[in-house]
Amino acid sequence: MNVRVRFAPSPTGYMHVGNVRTALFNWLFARGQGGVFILRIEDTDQQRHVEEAVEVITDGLTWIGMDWDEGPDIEGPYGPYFQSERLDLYHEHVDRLIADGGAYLCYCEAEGAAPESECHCRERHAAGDSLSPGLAVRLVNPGGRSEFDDIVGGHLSFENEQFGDYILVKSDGTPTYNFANVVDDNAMRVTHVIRGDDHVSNTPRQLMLYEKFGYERPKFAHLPQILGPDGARLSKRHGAASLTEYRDQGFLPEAFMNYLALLGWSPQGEREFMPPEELVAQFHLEDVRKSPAQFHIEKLVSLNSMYMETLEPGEKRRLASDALVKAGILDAESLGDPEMESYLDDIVEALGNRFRYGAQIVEFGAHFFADEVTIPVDLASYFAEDDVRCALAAAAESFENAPEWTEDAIESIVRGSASEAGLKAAPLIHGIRVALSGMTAGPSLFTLVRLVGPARSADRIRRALETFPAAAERK
RNA sequence: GGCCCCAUGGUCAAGUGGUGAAGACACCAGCCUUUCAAGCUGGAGACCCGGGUUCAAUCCCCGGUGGGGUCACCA
Repeated sequence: MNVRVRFAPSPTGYMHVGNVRTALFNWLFARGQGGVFILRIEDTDQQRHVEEAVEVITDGLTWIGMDWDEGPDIEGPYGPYFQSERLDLYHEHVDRLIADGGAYLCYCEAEGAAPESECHCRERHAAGDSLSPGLAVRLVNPGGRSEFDDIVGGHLSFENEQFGDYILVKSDGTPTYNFANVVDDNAMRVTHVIRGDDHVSNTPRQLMLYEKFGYERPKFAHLPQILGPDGARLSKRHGAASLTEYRDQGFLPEAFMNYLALLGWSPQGEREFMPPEELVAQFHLEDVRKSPAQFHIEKLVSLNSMYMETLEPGEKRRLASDALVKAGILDAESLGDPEMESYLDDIVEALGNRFRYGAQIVEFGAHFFADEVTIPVDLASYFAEDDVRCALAAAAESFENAPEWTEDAIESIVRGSASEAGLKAAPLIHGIRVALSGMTAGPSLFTLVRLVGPARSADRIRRALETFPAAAERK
């Protein structure tokens, strides 16, 4: 039997990381099995589907590298792929159920019955009833138990009665999730339902429907939740629960996919750096853990830096410039400039593996694009000693008058200035670094000076000297 | 509260009725270096608790505790 799975988000205009992971496991499974991956938009509730919200989903999937075989933009044999366009199918199904006595009309809402009061509409069921405008439809709960073997969760069993005669079709004529889901999964020949484990208790509800329709039930795999760093279910309140935030931060899609795959699933071997093809090859639903996992960005960052090392210089530059533009540090127009491009290449090269994801260029490299830097006051001590100040001033002057501007030349200026002042090179080097970048860490000092340039370097050194007067001059 | 699920270092996560209980990220220390990062070397750190079953339980069973999910005319 050919594997067919679906990712069925509702168009909220927001790609939750947990949903992305659900999509990923569906995709990995489908690709690994040579199956079909369907994208279905569950927009029964929103009166009309907002095109933009669908784009958020398709853009997100595409960015991370997932493709689908059937979906809103790719017609397949079982479309349409918007639930809002499948109303006839649902109505046809519900009428069949009503006719069979498997469902009945509910007049509560229409007659303004108190919401808390029990529904007795089941007793009003009459032969010949059919779906009618303004009336909701409820399932006749068959009682008994619903059981199934979840690929991840193992054997699960529920008392049907606890779900009552739940609503199948709302009084506005739209189907509820549990109903539409069963109809569509069956109609679309879905073989495996892979979804978040917040749906486990929906499964018995749906199973009752499969029974009533006499449909073959798909296999189920319920994925454990993704938790935030505090152990609570990952949500917007954690700040970074949306896919777009990671894209905006300049993370690489392969790294993000890799990290997400490792959340709740682990490969057989010890290798964790796994590009998409390898994930597809190794992924097995059976290896998915039952327990929820916390999303910690550190490991994502670490994986991302591994992927960064596989990038071409130009790609890294692109990542850097995107982040700089986003941060308002660079004008988009200046990007085409070949001089700027090579400057960016130089900076990225200098930063090396310190540059672990796009947005870090702003953190570590903003000073390369600034007119002046602000030095944190707690670094004032770098400018406290008289001999250092003296060497700093000398170096500044030599920078301006340097006949050539190579790292070797810079190095000899720096070392020369230090020894003339009777200093070791280190304190001078540290002072210059702080003056130029406002930081104590970074690339080789000589590279730093070279990139900042003679005039700016001299200027920043003098400014630092002014900002932080010598210890003796302070009262 | 009812129902369902989960429980190995800070996090991810292997694993077994008898183990020195993997590995990764993070962390600490040393080396290296002009700083940081990287690299190398070393280090600290875990089987939720209580009962059983067993010659032996992290692993099996029961209970508890803790966490999560779900109880809509939302999905």
